[in-house]
Amino acid sequence: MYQAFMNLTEEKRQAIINAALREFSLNNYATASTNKIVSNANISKGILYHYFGSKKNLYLFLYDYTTTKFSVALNRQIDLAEPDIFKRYEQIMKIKIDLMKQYHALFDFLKKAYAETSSEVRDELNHYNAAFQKNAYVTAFEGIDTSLFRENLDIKKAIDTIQWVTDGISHRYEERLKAHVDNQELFNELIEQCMEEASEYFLFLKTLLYQ
Amino acid sequence: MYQAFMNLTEEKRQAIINAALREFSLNNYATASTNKIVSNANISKGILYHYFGSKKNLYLFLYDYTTTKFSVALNRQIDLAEPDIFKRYEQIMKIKIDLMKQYHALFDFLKKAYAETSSEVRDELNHYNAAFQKNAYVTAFEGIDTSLFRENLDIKKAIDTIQWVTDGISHRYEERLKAHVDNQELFNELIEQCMEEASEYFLFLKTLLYQ
DNA sequence: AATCACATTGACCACAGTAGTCAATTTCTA
DNA sequence: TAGAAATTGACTACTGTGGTCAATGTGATT
Repeated sequence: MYQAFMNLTEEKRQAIINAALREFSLNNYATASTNKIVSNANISKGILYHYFGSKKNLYLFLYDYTTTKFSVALNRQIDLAEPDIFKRYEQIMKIKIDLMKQYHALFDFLKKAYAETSSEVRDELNHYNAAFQKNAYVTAFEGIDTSLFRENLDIKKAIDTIQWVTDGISHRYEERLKAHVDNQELFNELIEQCMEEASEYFLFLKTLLYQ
Repeated sequence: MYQAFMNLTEEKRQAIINAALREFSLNNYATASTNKIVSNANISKGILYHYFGSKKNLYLFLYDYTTTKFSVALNRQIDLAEPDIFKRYEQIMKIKIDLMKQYHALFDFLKKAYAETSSEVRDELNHYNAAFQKNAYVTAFEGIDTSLFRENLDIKKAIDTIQWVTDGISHRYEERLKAHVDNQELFNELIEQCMEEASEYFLFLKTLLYQ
């Protein structure tokens, strides 16, 4: 599938993928512009349609590509022997960050795809989605040891809280990261800061939630 | 300002405001369509431009209107004598919910406006924004008693955590609320559920964070 | 009843931007 | 050197845009 595109050099392929992910993460499917994608990727209109045939194919390719990338990374790098939920969260953050270094807009794209309503692609998206969600995120939290929590603690609420604090920190850095996608040094520095801040909050939560 | 519009009956004025808020909360400034607004508000194109003169004026009017509504509601209804941060959060949630009953898309609109980048309106937005943020949200947390927290607790982290848990719960209900904006009964039931869930999580956090 | 000011309509316009095409050109391969 | 494959970008038919304006409706005042 998409042989011609896959035969491209890694560099060129990534430029195209990143331009497309960016456009589809800033706009919904209907208003995203293939003209802008080719302009940002420095390729011609014709060649994009030579590779993908249609806007719809391009979009579905991107969805498949990103969910697969994420899912494979999770399956490969998550250490299921690690029972501490905080360390597991740190692993997940690490995986996400590594992917974002290559594909800045990957998770913005997936977030947007999750909310996509265009009838042109909604059905296919749901089809992929079911498989993706089952496969990836469930296994990412397999084998967590809940006995590490204080006794009589509402574990569901505790886990929700950890999730929401993680979200909050990510959110806090999202804007700044977006503003510096082209300055690799600053970008990496911000990521370092983000991970450190997460560690501090995890330590804070650990003293509250663990025995 | 906008005299003719303000002389309308409350009902008609609200229908127009709600149609516009909805359109601007689903799309950014550039892609939001005045045609869709007039169609959803059941008014003619001409009269909208008679009231507001331009899309830009309409947008800035909405921003001014919503920030003022929110800010006035906060100032009137927040009880600054209440030192418990959890009760203060419950007050704020109550205020937001009351506003959402009238203007479903109000906070979605403000969120979108916060992220708006169109050069056509960005400057004016910043101008309003500075005044709004100073006025409203700062006073909403005035006079919180931090001595209620456990000793040696990192208070900044504690407050962040409370904020993020609140966000998390709101987020959890957002989608479902959006899906039932036209079924008032179900809408109110969901709001009830949301408030109750928030109470439970606050109780959970209180046992962790308070003396 | 006649007048007049204002509210309201919606067909209409010039324009901007769209997804997709294809003849022409360049580049690669053998 | 020939032929295949990659690549270009001007082009098209089309959709939808913000905004206008002559025409009509409405309600109050004389």
